Amino acid sequence: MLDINFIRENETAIRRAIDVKGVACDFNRLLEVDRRRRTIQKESDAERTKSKELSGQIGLYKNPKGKWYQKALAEGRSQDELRAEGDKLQSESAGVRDRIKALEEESKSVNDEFRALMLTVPQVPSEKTPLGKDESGNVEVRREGKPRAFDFQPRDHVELGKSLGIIDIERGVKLAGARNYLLRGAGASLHQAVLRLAMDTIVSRGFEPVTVPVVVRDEMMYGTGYYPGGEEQTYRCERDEKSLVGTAEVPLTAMHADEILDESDLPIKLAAVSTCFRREAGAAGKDTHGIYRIHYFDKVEQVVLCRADEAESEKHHHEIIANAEAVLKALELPYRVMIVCTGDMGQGKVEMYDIETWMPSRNAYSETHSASRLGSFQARRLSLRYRGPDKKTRFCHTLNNTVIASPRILIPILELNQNADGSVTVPKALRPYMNGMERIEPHR
RNA sequence: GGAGAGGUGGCUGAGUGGCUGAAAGCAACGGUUUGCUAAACCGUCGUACGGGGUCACUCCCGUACCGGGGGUUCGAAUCCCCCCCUCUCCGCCA
Repeated sequence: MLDINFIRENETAIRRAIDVKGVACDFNRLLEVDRRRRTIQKESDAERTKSKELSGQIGLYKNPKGKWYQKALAEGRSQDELRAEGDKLQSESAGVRDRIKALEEESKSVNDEFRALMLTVPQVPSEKTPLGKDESGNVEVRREGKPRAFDFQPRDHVELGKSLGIIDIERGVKLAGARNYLLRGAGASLHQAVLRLAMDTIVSRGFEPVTVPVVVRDEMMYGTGYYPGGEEQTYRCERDEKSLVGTAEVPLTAMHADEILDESDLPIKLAAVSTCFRREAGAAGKDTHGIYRIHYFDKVEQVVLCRADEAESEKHHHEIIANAEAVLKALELPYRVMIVCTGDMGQGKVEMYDIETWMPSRNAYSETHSASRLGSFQARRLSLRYRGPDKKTRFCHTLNNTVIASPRILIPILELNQNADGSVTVPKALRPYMNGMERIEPHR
């Protein structure tokens, strides 16, 4: 959500953002509703003032214990007289009350519509952001490492997972339907090792480790910008009005919602590992092979809450990308960094980078990380503020990035470290987390 | 899940229909005093929206908000209903 004052003053920029992001937002209607909303408030404030004045008067006439009433008696006015005066004012007041009621009713519907429209206004993308309609408009920023050239016919992670007995898709499907899986033995250990490496790395870089609930109130989904719009992608517990999170970004970003932090507390840097749940509705037939696109996975996520300052926000953005890269480098995986274009970046984002890791079976760099800075977009929805030395409250800026998401990252790890004999060499950085295991051997 | 108690400003806590946007204390901030620190004293000290003023900040006015939403009333922190949350006891349970 943006500041309505900012919106009013930057009409052109907003209209452009709606256009380049391809967002559905009835901007003209918003401006119209905003005007109406302010008119109503003015009118209703005036009526309320009147009503308050009258009520105050009536109170004097109707409160025999009051000082004014006592004084009036002492001045020789009779109780009947005072009661009659009070009754007269009271009937006058009833008319005012009716007008207020009518205004309130309209105000309610106008404000509901206003809020709903406000949720659809997109954040203005940064100047660096390339224009583009979809994924194909993303631009490569840099590349690290080289895809491996095999001197034998490499297998893909599904084959490897099966022959090594570490990925069991059939039973995952039996248990939970399509896009489910189990990791077993060294596969489960490898998964845990990756998460622990990521967690250790991020904590060593000054992030506070946190555990988070993965079922959250719907309002946190709205607050972080996943609702409205993302309902189809989310497993939702209808009767509790709660949702399973698709990322720990939601609880981490929302944990300070409705708070006014002290500027000296910022930046707040948080990291959590959580299971992530995604319905993948609308992705039918897409990435169906293996464990690339699945209904549940684990992810270490990093979140930064910082001061409302573009330069500082940008600095943290680079930092969280560097954090993710540090893990990929430790894992010796080839990857490239992409800046995501306007059409692919999402409504709330100012700037977004994806990291894509080389996956031999896909013969492509494929998304493994996503780093966003959202300005005050989420903070406004969440009412996440801080107070500076000047005593003014401001909305924080929020940022987030993947540190590692597994098992997707196991795809390149397994495929790139495979050997001609069908075994997989465990990356050095993971061995300490796997009781020193150096190789995963096929078992028969 | 059952029974009871309760949710008031950064915190503690008063307030059971009008004079309460809210006592008092603490904390915080500004100042006076002081060689310094402490203490003492004076002052400031919630948020949001709308309006006014200003180059801009400070500022001024109005309205709303005492967990959230409805209701009763001329008038609600105070009465009624629903929901959420916390605590205690019981039950169940990793």
